Amino acid sequence: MKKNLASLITGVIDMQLPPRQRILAAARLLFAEHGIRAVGVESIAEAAGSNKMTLYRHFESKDVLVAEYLREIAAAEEAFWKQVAAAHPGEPRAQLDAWLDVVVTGVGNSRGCPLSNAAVELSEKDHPARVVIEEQKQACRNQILELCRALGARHPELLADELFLLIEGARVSAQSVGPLGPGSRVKRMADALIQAHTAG
Amino acid sequence: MKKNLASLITGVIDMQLPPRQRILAAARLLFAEHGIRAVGVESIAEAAGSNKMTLYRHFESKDVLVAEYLREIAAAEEAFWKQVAAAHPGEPRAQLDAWLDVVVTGVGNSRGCPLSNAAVELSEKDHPARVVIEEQKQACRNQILELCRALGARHPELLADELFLLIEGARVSAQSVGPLGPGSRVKRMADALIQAHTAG
DNA sequence: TCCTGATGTTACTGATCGGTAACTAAGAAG
DNA sequence: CTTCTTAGTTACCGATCAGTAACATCAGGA
Repeated sequence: MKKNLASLITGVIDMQLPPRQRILAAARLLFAEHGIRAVGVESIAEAAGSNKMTLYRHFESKDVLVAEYLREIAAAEEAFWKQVAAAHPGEPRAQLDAWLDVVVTGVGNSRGCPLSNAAVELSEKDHPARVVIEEQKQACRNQILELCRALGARHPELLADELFLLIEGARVSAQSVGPLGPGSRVKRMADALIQAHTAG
Repeated sequence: MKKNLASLITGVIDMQLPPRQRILAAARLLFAEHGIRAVGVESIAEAAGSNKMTLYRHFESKDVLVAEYLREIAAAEEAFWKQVAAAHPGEPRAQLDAWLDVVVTGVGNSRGCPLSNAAVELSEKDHPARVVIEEQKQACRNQILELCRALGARHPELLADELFLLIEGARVSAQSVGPLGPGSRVKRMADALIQAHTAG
């Protein structure tokens, strides 16, 4: 069963890439779909068209592979914000909307935020992934806060936290009440929150 | 190491209780602290001052033990709402506040919502716990919605979803950004949301 | 051509997992 | 005292896990 899933995924991965990148790509797909603790290193190596030995030549343990996997996601997020800022310079509302659009789209078909999920799965307080998670979440909140300030919100910290928690809640609750639940109305709620903080 | 944790917890459990209840109590403590997948049935039995055989005489598998554990939590939630309704009859705002108080207090020292965490940890779509999780989350949202209606909110569904997602976000983000993050300002945010939906 | 380094392959370790069999201890009921 | 039920004990099963050793392959560079 796991072999089937792994080989199905293998087709999605570019075999011309060096093994380290293939392994990270496989980890991304498998961790996102099944969770971190549910996926063994062997499945990852196999899905990457590689093997356990090569995996351990590039990552000293599963834990640091997990941390690296999350670091890649955090980097992608950061890149996304930069791209959005470049696409809508000086337009904080448009930047926020672009972010909300992406998140709302993701809520429907994904299994929530990989960072938040990892924080739930990895209860060990000294896991190397925890620092990555905390940094990314802080960075995300700061990004939103900055946009809320640029927006001229009356209480930018409060609005930023409201938006941040709204999104965090939408992504986690998609897994418990389904993507058709409250998460599907996030955009309208966010609009209302921003409106309440900036109107008149 | 696990033995130490288990025996420390053993002291908290009333050994006069029948084994089934002791096992559920131990499961509650261990699952909440370390997560479901991180805790083996043997640790649970041991922490309950019992053993694996007795555990399997009362629960046909770990999965149904998990489901039962979550069902207990859902029942406690339901009981809480009833108690709150009895304490503040005809006062929806007071009932909401009582709920918010309890949740906010819990955000500080807990590892988030056990139901939501379970939904993250148990990626199998047919896990017996999933139906329990969905039902409880639906019930919670309906409860909030009912109170928002009684409150005379202009858009009760929207306000209910905002509050629901706010709480879900606060509980999950406490594990990634710490309890001092946005979660600590939930009460103020909720006040603002309710105000925006009921003022003038 | 030879050498070197990165890969792939196979097989293994030791630990832990969920789950079970067989037996014993204890208490309540008749 | 006997009987029946429940609980505890020990030992085990097969599977899977993270991680490693030893060896084969194959590229590219000198």
